[in-house]
Formats: sequence, structure tokens, C-alpha cells
Amino acid sequence: MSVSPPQAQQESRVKVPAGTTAGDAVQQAGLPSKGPEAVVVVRDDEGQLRDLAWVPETETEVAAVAADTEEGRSVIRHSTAHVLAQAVQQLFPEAKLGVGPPVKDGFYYDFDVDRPFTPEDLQALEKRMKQLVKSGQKFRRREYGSLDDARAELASEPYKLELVDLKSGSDEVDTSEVMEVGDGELTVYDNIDRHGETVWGDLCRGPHVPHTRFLPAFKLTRVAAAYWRGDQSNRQLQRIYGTAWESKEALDAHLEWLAEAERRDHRRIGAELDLFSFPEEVGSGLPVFHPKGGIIRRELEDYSRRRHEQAGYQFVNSPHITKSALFETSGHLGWYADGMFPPMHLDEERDENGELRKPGQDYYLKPMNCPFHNLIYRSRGRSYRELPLRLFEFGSVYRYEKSGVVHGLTRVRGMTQDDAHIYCSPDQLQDELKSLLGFVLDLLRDYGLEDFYLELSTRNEEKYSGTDEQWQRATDSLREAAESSGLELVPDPGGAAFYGPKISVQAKDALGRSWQMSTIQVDYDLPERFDLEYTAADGSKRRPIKIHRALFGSIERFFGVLTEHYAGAFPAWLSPVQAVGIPIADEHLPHLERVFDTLRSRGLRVELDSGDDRMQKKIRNHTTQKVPFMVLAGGKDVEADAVSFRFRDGSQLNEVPVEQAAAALTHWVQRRENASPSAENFGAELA
RNA sequence: GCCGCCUUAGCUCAGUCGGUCAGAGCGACGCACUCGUAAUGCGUAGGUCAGGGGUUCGACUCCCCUAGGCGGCUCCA
Repeated sequence: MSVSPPQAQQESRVKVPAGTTAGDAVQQAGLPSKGPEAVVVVRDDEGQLRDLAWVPETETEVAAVAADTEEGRSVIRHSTAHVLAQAVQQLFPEAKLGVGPPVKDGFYYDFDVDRPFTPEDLQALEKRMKQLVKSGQKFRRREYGSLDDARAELASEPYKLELVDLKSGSDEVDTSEVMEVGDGELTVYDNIDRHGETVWGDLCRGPHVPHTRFLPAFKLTRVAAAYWRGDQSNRQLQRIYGTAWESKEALDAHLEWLAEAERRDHRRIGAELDLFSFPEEVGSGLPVFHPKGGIIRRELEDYSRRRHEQAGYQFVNSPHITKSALFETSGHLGWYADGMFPPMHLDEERDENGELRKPGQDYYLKPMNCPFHNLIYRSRGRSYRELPLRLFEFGSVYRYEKSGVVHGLTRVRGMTQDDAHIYCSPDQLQDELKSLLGFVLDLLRDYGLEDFYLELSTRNEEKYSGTDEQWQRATDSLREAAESSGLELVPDPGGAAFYGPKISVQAKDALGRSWQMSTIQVDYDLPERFDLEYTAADGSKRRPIKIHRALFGSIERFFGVLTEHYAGAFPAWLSPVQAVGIPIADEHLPHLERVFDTLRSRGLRVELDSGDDRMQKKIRNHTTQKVPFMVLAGGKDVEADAVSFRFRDGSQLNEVPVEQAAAALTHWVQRRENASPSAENFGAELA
């Protein structure tokens, strides 16, 4: 399936004379006022979105914002959120309003209600919303005369009052991003019915569509709890999520996209293709990989291993548990004890009176590999000639993720990191970062991910270790490496780990969703903590800089992402079964056996389906199992010493000479072709 | 961790009001069928209704606890 967002419209510029509404000017200019291209708001020359009812004081040129643009959709979604809130307060008069912003693909609105909403409530609310939209309401902006006016009007809305107070209270809190109050004057949007009566209103900075007829397609999707203002110590409100679009067609396309995402869910595919499971007996977030998943995992790892060897990495191993002192030295216990499994207290001895004879000690499951690698570095004196020293480990780590966050393979409690630590001298840092980033992107591409952007996570002022100067240098080096890649770089202030800033590589999958993949972190802190040194050319002792980097991040997670990216139809080189042989009738089996012996001897993972299902049934079975190559043979094939191919997409290539078929298959797998084979592309291989 | 929902055969799911409701399809197994590109037919076996406690004459059904899952929130070295 391919979902391509509608092309961004060429924006129309419109001159709005002083004293005229933007809407009138837009209409004068002959721009659409209905349908998916209807103009819903305008953007002024300061980049601010304005209602169509907005009247500039002097003649101003504005850009018309159409419904089918991202900005236009946000306005539609926000206005739909208002209609939702109106419906909620009609059906649940005791409901107090939280906030209701547009979000990616939709909107939400938070409410404080006596009891949580049920799915039936959602249906009733959606029905009421449709009535409200159909009844035809205007959205009208109104300025509060003063803060006190606002407080008086909002006396029964405690959360809105809090927002007003926040805004007026001090400069400590930046409210410019808060939809309700913004950073300008305080305004309310009234919903006016067709008789001109004000039937509802909400504190809001706007802008809004002028009229509910600009809200042609929406759907309430789910309810959930959410902490007021995102703070765990605050009361939980009931959040209703919805989606809204400029047309029925756009809404349907979005719902189809959601359905496709559900079909691709790695948890579903993992069960369907017998790849992995989460036995209840083992524990939450602790996957086991079945033979077919094991093959994919091994292929992923083996290729990575090969590439790392070629790139000068050395492989190390470290145990899964350690005495607590190691994580005290590294600082992990100080920062992350909550996220670690609790210690095992071992070796304690008491005498017959119960008095402590030997204190014993705490062992922890490791949540990170890096402290171990520091010990390997420190195990003997290091020379500048050894740098950069690149240590790599597929290291299993365990993190006590909170029960509510564990999710399939993407958030687990036990995982294997492809973890590398590079120790280098200051003058090597820049080159090393640059080549590292190139290496990482290159390898991700080999697994079939093509579309990337980078994120630069900088210091969390509440949670860091090391000096300002170290952080500055580390951050600058990373930024320079990131910028030289030519990829888009998105800032992530405060997103760094305590020991250093990081670049993360975000990859988009086939559905356009972004996943955090590789991370690269520069660390001056841990070399200090572990007192790591090398001897420089002049005989002096120097401190190396450490680079942390994971490419898959966690193999489990990467596995999950690839599963969804390929919808389970893995490239042939990763497929657990690369080709299945299907005889037309039993008498054709010996011929296929010969062919499959050849394929097997060339290192392909192949199976011959000699079961007594009908041939059509076998094709169906192996199609649902997403086997890339089905190799059939009937009378005509036997006669011509040939086989016939059927591919995942249903296309076929008949009577291909055996030798040619085997060579093409082998070559396809060996060169790690990521495309799904079809008559077209595999036919080209044969030619 | 918090809020809500969910858990019936290996899988996907029916099961009304507390009272012949232990059911289907797929899968597995057996028999027959030997077939040219997505489901051959017939038969057999499989369940302490997630686990524990309670209410009741009687619990898959109602209540409580625990485990696991789902959707969010918070968190994510």
C-alpha cells in the first residue's frame, strides 16, 4: 500500500485592504470557499494564522491557507475539538474543560468528569457532534476586556482559570505554546447558532474555521486518561481522541492507513509467522524467539558483525550481572536505579545467633554495557597507537520498565544491544564521528531503511554530570558531524543522557512513521569516572574521549521495526524460508527434490512441501507465510528440466530452466536484494 | 507507576437476564482424493471459561485480589 500525502498546494497570496475581512478579500480573489481546497484561515506577514473574520488595520498581503494543507487541517482539527467539548458539556453538564489542541492526524480534548467515558459515550458524543455541525454554527472570536472579565466568565471552569492565572501570573511559565491562551490578548471563541444565539464558548487563542460547514469529516477514536498539564502529580483527566479531515475521502484514507498499520503490527505478524512470543510464564517484556525469528535475528546480526569487523571493530563479551560497585562508579545507580531490576543480595553469612558474620553484597542485572567496556579498556596500559579503539558487543541488558510502558518488541525489559564504544583522542574525535555516522547510515540502508533525519539531544539541566566545557565541546562535535551528513537536523533540548549529548538517527518506515534507530553519544564523563588513560607519543598520560553508539539500538526493537516496515514480507536474504517447492502432483516430486538439493547445497534456506494438501492450498499457505519464492514443477517443467516461479504478489514465471533459476535465486539472496521478488524484477535477473 | 478496557480450545472469536451454552472457523491429527498458480471432502482429539478468593440453591456470567494483554498518560541510560 502506498499512502502519499496530498501535494502541498501552491499558496495564493491575497491583498486584504484596511477595514476589510480577510474572508471577503479571499472571496474577492475567487478562491474556493467549499470543498477540500476551501480557504479556512489566512497567514499574515508575521507568519501568524488569522481567522477569515480578521480585519487588518492597514492593507496587508496574506497567504490563503487551504483546508487540505497541514496548517489547514490543524485548524479544522482544533475547531472539531471545540465541537467535541460543546457536545460533552451538553451530554455531561458537570464536565469541566481541560485543553483541546490539534495533534498529528487529529485532536484531543481533556475533561474532568465524574466517571470515565465509555465507548457508548463516544458514539453518543460523535452523534451529537454531527448534529451540531449540521445545525450550522459560527465560530466567533471575542476579546476579554480584562483578566478579571475572563475570570468572571470562567468561574465554573477551574482548569481554564488556572491557565488564565498562569498567563497573568509571571514570566516563569511560557504560555505561548498553550492553545487556550497563547501569548497575545486573551480571547474566547463563541459558538453561534443559526439564530444568532451564543450557545457555547471556550477560552482559546484560535484561529478557527468560520463555520461548522468547514468540518466535513471527523471521527472519535479512543478515550484515555491523561494527567492535567502532563504532570504525574496532577489529577488525571479523561482524554477523548479524534481525527478530522478536509473531506470524507481524506478521512477514509486515514482510517485505511490505520487499518494497514494494524495489519503490520509486529506483535500480530510475530504470531502469524511464528517468529517470537511473550510467554506469560517468563514475564512482561521478555520475548522468546522461535526458530523462524531466530533465523532472521541471526541474519541481521551476522551481517552487522561482518560489517563491523571490516570497519575495525573488535568483539568483546561481558556478563549479565555485576557487583554494585561498577554501577556506582559509572553513575548509573545514581541516575537510573529506578529503572534497574532490584539487586540480588548474595554471600551474606550469619552466625547461629543471627548476627552478621559476613555482610554480603549486591549484584545487579546490567542495564548498560559501557561500564564493562571501560574495564576492558583499563585492563592494561593503552597506547595512542591503539586509538581509536573500537569495542563491540551484542550485549543483553535488562531494564525494569514500568508496567504500563512495556510494548511488543519495541519496549521490553530484556534486550540485546549492538553496543559499541570507541575510545579516541581529542584530535581523532571529529573524523571518527563523521565516519561513524556514515557507517551507521550505510548499514541501515543495507537493511532497507532509506529515509532519515537526525536529532541532536542536548543537556538536561536537571540531570547531567561533567563540566560545561566538556558538554560544549561534545555538543559542537556532534553538531558538526550531523551537519556534514546533509540530513535534516532537529534539536531535542534536554534529551541527552547524563554523561553526554547524542545524535539519534530517526528512520521512516514504509508507512511514513519515524522510529529512533541508531544513537551516537560523545562522552567525556565516563573516562573521568573510570580514570581511563592512554600514553601519548610524548610519553604523557592523556584521557581518551568515549563515543557510545548503538546501531540497531536494540535488536528486538529493530526486529520489530523491520517487521512492520516489510509487513512481514522480509527480503529474501532475511526470510526464514527463502523458497518453497510445490509439486503439481506427487509424480513431480523427484524432479523438485533434485532442484532443491542444488539450492540447499548453495546455502539457500529451502523447503519442499510434499504434504498432501492440494497445490492451490499450498500456494495459499506459503503466500500467507510470505515466502518470497514459490517454486512449482509440473509435467511441462519436468519435461523441459525447468521450474515455474510464483511470487508473493501472485505474478509468475513459467518453465525457467533449472540451472538458470538456481543461479538467479542464489544471486538474488547473496547480493541481499531488499525488493520483494516479482515476475518483473526477478525476470530481469534471469535475463 | 496512573486511568480505562480486555483474558472462553494452539489461533481468531460466538456464548441473551446468573439456571443443557462448553460452541464455530482455522490449525493439529487420521482417512480418502493426486490436482498447473490463494482454501478438496469426511472424521478425531483439544477447554479447571487466565489464576485465586467471595456472593448465591446455582457463577464463563456479579464482587474483590493477582498475573498477563490492549489504548493512552508519565517515563525511556
